[in-house]
Amino acid sequence: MRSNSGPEPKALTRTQRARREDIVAAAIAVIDREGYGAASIERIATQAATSKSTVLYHFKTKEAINEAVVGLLFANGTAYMTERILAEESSRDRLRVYLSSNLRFIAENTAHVNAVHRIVDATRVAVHDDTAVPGLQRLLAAGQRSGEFGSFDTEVMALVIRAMVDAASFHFTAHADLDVEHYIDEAIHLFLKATAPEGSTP
Amino acid sequence: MRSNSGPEPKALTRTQRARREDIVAAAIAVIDREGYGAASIERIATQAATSKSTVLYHFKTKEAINEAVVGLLFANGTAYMTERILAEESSRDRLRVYLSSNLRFIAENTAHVNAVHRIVDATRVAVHDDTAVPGLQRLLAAGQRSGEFGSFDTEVMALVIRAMVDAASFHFTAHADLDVEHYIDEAIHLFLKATAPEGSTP
Amino acid sequence: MRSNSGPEPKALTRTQRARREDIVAAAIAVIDREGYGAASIERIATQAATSKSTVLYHFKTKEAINEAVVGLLFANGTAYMTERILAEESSRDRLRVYLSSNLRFIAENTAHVNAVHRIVDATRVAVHDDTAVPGLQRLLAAGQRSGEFGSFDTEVMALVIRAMVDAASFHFTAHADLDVEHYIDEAIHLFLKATAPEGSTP
Amino acid sequence: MRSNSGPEPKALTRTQRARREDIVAAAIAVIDREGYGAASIERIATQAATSKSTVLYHFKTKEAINEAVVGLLFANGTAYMTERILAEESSRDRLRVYLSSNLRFIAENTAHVNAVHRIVDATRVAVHDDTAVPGLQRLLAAGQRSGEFGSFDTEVMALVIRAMVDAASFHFTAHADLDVEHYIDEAIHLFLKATAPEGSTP
DNA sequence: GATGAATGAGTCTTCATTCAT
DNA sequence: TATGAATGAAGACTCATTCAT
Repeated sequence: MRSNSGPEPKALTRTQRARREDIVAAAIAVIDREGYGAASIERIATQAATSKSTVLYHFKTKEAINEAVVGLLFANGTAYMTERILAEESSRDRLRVYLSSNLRFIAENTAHVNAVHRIVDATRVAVHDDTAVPGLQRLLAAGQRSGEFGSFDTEVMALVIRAMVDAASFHFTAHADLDVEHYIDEAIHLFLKATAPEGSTP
Repeated sequence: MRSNSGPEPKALTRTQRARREDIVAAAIAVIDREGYGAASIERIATQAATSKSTVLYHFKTKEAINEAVVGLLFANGTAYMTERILAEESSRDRLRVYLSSNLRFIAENTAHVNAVHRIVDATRVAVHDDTAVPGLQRLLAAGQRSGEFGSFDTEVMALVIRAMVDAASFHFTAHADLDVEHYIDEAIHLFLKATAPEGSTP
Repeated sequence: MRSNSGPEPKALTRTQRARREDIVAAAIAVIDREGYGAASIERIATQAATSKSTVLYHFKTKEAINEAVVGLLFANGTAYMTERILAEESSRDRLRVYLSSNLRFIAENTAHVNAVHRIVDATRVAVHDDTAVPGLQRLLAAGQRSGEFGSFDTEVMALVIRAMVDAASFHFTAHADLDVEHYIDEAIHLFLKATAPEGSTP
Repeated sequence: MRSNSGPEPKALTRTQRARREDIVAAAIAVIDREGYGAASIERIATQAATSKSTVLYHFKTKEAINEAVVGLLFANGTAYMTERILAEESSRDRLRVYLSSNLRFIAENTAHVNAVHRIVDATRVAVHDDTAVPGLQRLLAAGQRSGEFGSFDTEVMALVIRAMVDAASFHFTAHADLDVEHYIDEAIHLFLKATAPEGSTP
């Protein structure tokens, strides 16, 4: 899953880990609030209440900071969602949980998700998680085979679902009035209806 | 619709218009292929086969270039779609044409659309067309009143549709194998099904 | 008096002269109001309601504009003052008129005088009229020989008088409340007293 | 007296103070010898035997350099003169010391004074010490009340004295033959005579 | 005569990164 | 472990000047 397979970094001390977390948090805050362009190392350092040099002591490179921010979200998100989804039996329930856990995780991590969007847009980070669409496609295909889903192009359906999920952090940020649980319910309803077998009355 | 109401810019000469078009085209190409971060004025100038100074002679500011790129897409897109949509009578047909004309326009202007995405993400351009979602919401609400659509939250539905449309240029770019017409058909099918009245068999 | 002794420029047509005057006036206005730093050729052209190219057609070089501004003030000032001063017989009267005509001319041409100050400060224009101090010194020395003036170092006295005169345009600009005629009277009184022979009661 | 009341700048380290002094000295030298127009950061850096980047590390902005140059002169000058003047009892002696300490300070700091003149002329630095003329006016008025001075407009007299003082650095620079102590003596003589009560024989 | 177009040189400034302490 | 100092590279923008029409 990791793209760069260099030498394993030495285990970090507790202090180091804490410092790195501070810095990553600072980076997320700055990028989310002021945009990627404003997120110079200097700016991140101020936010983390340290100096530029200290930041660069903990992360050799700016790219390393970005990777840490992106990697952390990926790790957190996977941990949050995988077990929830695998716990379900039917494809409909898996899709339901796929949507709810994804969206709930995003709602709880708007700043982080936004920051990652900004990083990915601004840099050529290879980490663009190419597994998301195929994985979702497999879920949908399984449901079609079992007759739980109707007929549709799984790739297009997966792309549309991902588009919605990827846009969610912006929706939650920009439309402050939006009730998250309501949004989730409606989204689930929408896609269950769209994937339902022909002639069914969901 | 225009935000800045400064002094009217003098009418442009033919040469000026031509040059400006060259530069805008060059900017689109660079931003699309190498990202916004790489699109320095120098780089754009090279792409347009001129010098940095010349670019700055035609656009006083980098922001002006961005605005030109964004504004052109907006103008082209509006011209392309508005009449097609207004030509339809029923809400279902309007939604159908909304989707097809939007997606077809995007497919025919992938690079330009990508470039605008990158600019909007990277800069704080206020122009993010805030009329798109409300307009679409009105279309959906009209369909609900006429009984052509079922019951759903028009805001969420509109947001999901916009998310798909906004992501389309990336889909068309990244998934080269994707057949555009097929994608459009599937998308139309998906959203007509999702908006269909309860108990109907579309 | 001219430093560069190149080939005599061809006689100018009436239109040319008028255009050049417009441009010089524009330059004076801009430099006086916005400072020398802001007085780019472009800015001067806007002020003169023409284009940069046209300005450069009439004056080959920016330096030429500066020289015209400086030269014009010098010419006007000399014309204004010389005859007035020479009309006087006694040294006291000559000093009196030297002061009054100088200051009055400055009061009537504040913008132009300020502009020239700015140009001289900002550029290395050699034209800094080195004849002013020696000329004044001769006037003072003549008065000393005739017994009209007391004993003092004519160079220092001349320098102080010139300092006052050179500062006058700023005084008239900055201290808007200042009554010019009053200022002139006081200045004359001051320097007549300072130059008076010992034991006299002026 | 300070105009900007931003956040207190952190105390400077020894190295920082030393470097800043180097840079200020370099700026003074360049501006004095080559004019403000020539004093680019690059040029100042060369003079200070460092790189442009290093200069900008110590002063974030060109304006900050200017302010440092101006502020330093102001600080030095005030320290030099205030106590000397306040030590005197009579108004005549105060005026005498005002002139001598001012002019001597200028003579000892010609380059710095010239540099500040150039900066103030070229930029819109608000710091042009508006207290100088009113302060001098109060000194003169006190002398009039005590009968030590004759009758004259204190504002005009103050303006003329300031004009002379402000011009002094140019005089000392341009007229290299000028003996400073002699100049000071003559200036004191001039203004004591000009301010003397009527009918007195100073 | 007048002017639009083009351009090279130079300016300030930002930033990631290296080095020594 | 932390950080102050230094720096090269790059970026946006300004300006005087040249050239062709």
